[in-house]
Parts: sequence; C-alpha cells; structure tokens
Amino acid sequence: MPQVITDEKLIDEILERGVEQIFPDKKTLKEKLMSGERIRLYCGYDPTAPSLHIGNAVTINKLSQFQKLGHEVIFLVGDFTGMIGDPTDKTATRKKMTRKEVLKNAEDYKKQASGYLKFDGENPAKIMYNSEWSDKLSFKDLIELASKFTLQQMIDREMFKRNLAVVKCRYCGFEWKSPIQFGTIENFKSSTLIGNKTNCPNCGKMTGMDKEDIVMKELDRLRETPIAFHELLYPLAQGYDSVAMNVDLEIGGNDQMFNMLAGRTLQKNINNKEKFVMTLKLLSDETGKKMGKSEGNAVFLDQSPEDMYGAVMSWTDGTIAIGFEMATNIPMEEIEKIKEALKDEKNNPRDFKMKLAYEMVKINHGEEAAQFAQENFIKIVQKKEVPDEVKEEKAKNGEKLVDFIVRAKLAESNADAKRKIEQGGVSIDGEIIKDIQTVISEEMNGKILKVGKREFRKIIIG
RNA sequence: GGGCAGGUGGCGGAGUGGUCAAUCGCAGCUGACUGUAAAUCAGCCGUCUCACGGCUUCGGGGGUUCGAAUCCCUCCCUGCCCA
Repeated sequence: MPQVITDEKLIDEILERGVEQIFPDKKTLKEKLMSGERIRLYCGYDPTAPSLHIGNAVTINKLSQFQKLGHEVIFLVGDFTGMIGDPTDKTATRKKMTRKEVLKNAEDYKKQASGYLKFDGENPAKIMYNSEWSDKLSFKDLIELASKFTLQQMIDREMFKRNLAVVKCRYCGFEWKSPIQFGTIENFKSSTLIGNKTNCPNCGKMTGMDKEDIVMKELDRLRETPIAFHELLYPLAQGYDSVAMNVDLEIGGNDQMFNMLAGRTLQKNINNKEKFVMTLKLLSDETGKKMGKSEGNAVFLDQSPEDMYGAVMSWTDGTIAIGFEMATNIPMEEIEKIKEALKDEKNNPRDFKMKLAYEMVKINHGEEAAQFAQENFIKIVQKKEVPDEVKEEKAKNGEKLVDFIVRAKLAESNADAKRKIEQGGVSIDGEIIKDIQTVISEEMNGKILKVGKREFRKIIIG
C-alpha cells in the first residue's frame, strides 16, 4: 500500500492548478486529502478516436498529480458509453465500433498516456472498462437509475447545449460560443441583432449577430436536430460508473460537469457516499478560442516529436501560460515568472512557446526527442533548411516525377501531384521544378525532394 | 397506421431535361506575407491525359429520351405532423 502524502502545499497546488470548479467545494475535498485517507479517483476516456488529444492530456496530467500523492488512480475506458456515443457537443450519430477496434484504441491510449501517468511501479494506475458493469445492467436497473432524476433535468440539459450559438463579432470577425435565450429567436426575426448584445472578447466592442449570418443557420439546424431518447440516458450511463467503481472523486473537463454531477447524485443515493467532482479549465487562450483541429493546431499524444513540437508552436501566444499550467508540471512560481516576462515587449513570445513545445515533447517522448524536435524546428521551419534526417525513397531511373511523388504518398493522386508541381510547391535540392513532365534521372540520386512546406524525401535510385 | 417533406462532391447547401464534373460557403492543398500562428491576398480543389479528349459521380435498382442530378416506376433510408 503506497504511502499517502499529505503535504499541504502540494495539495493546495493540485486543488488550484488548472482547476475550474470543485463540488461540493474545495474546502471539503482538501480536508479529505489532508486526512491521509487514500482516495480512489478516475477520469473517463472515449475510445472511439484512435488517439488522445491535448485536452485529454490535461486530465491525465491531473490524475498523475494525485498518483504522485499516493492515491488510487483509475484510467477508465468508456467502451460502453463510447458505443452509445456521447451526444455532448456532437450533432452526428457516432458510428458503431467493434469490440476489437475499441480494445486496440485502449491499448494505444495506455502508451500515449504513459508520458504523464505511470501504469507500473509502486502505485500503478489501473485501466478499467465500463462495459464490464454496464453491459450487465438490466432494464430494471436502468429504471432504478432513471428514477433518481427528473425528465425536466435531462431535457433542460439538452436544451442548454443546443442553445449555444456561435457568435461572430461584426467588427473584428472573431467567433465565440454564447448562450442564446430560448425566446430570442422568435423576437429576433424582426430585429437586426439576436442574442443579448455583448462585448466581443477579442476587440471589446459591443456586438451581436447579424440576422442574415450563417451562424444563424447553424443554430437553427441544431435546434431542429431531434433529441433521440437515448441521449437523455447518457448521463445515467456515465454516472453509473462512479457507483460501480465506488469512487471518491471524478475529474473531467468543464463540459462534462453535468454528467459528472449525475454520478455524484447516484453515488450518494446508491452507495451513500460523497463523490467529489473536479472540473478543469479548457485549454484555450484568454479570448476563449479553443485549441482544436479546425484551428489546425491540434496536439495529439501519438504525434511524432517533430509534429507535436510544430503543433504547439502554432498555438496563439495567449495560450502559452495556460499551456504550461495545464499540460506540464513546471512549478507555478516559474510560470508566474513567464507570465510576467510575456508582458514585457522586449521579450519574444516565441521563445517561451519554444520552451513549452520542448516541455510537451519531453513529457511524451523524452528529453532526447525534445532536443531533436527543437533543432529540427529551428532548421526547417525557422531557417527553411532541410532536416538532418530525411526519409529515403527508392526511385527508378526514368520514372516520372509525378508517379514518384504519388508513390511516396506526398500527393493523393496524379492530378494532385501535378497541381503541386504547377503551383511551385515541389523542388529538388532547392531548385523549384515547374515541369510536370520531369523524369527521375541518374543525377538526382541522393538529392532532396521537397513537396509543400515540410515534406522531404531523399531520392535513392536503384 | 395515415399525411407531408427530403436524400447532391469531406461537410453545409444551390441546381429541377441539354450550356453540369455540377454556383456558393466551410474544410483541405500550393504560393506570398510573418518570429511561430492567425488574419489577409493569389491560385488550386473527382479522376486519367503533356494536350485534345476520355472515364466514374448527384441514396439503390429499373425505365422514358438523341440526351437525366433533373421526368416515370420501384426499393431503401431520414425528418416533421397526425394517430
């Protein structure tokens, strides 16, 4: 049984760092942790995606902090809930996955999470699957669970999600999500703006939405999307996990608050136990813009060191401090210093972002990989040079360059390869190739082919 | 069970007998710009072809026609309303 650490300073930091809210309150949770009792906590992960992203990393990082204190950490694979498909923030029905695919993803998750969380050693984190208990629930059990909530609660929750509209600032074009009052749409038909006028988080001007805005259409579509009955049952499924594992604490993103609180209710009702809920901030910059795939700067934990480094470098400057706070374990005092330094015009934010990128790669791939990724970035992105290590690709003498590019998977089709050449995106040893008829010749042996901004291949004739 | 509206390229959404490989927006790609991004600007954006020009696409199948995403039949699917 590992020793539980009750260092007040450490506990305070864990309860502060990156934390949005704690239910029922921080004080009670602190007392629990200070008591020396070993608690059991978990966070659930949806296994329908092949890789974990930076948002998951934030919760995993929080789990790891508890692990270091000696508490019992469960990494829950939501294979059952994943099959239903969490309707949170999603409009489309999720495709069904086979058991095999889910297990494969879960196995990969373990690897991806291990930069933060230890699955071996003295206090290893446990992996559990919620299908283990959820599959066994009977219809009677389900009714029992459902009786703990009212229809109104579930419907209100759905409506709330559906009334988050994307608001676009009329002055600077900045977009953010904002709740829209239910009756507003009808009134709005005759007015110019909808929603309560608010200050744009980006430029600060008073703004609203133009009624002709595309955004409007999106909101309409959301509101018109029917609520499937099973969507209302989702919080039950997730909430039941808390009961089945009999946990003391659940961690999750702020968007999971409702589901996590459902678990709190059930745990109190069924096991008569106080379950704490800790929600974490979203990893976003100060204007509320989320890191996501649509912004082209998503970080996935299974990315290569170079890609991960590059992805972090493409974050906006406003994300630097929060990135340090949530995705690394650099001491808060140091982060405060960085925050201060960022305010100084003389400092280049890029340098701090490079440190963050380095840290992230170090956690997930090790020091050596971080070093490599950093040098690589400086070389090819900043100095636009060719990286040290370039993948080799065999070519035949007399082969068409177009065919070669497609074979090396640097273009999707012949047409795509030709387009890239015609648009000046292809070069050999720095010399731009414009002729799509170019043929691989003996003299190209060993030279570096570049396609697009950062794809390189060494041509090996043979 | 009854009535109605629909199913178009990765997504949203035009088109409703030839001028449609299919307007447009988003996403994506290439280039310029930049400390990295974002934003912006220019171009591209089914596929084969140096090109001319083919080929395969508008839920599935069948039909009408010189010619169909567009008309008819049928099947499948989705949503709404009534019961």
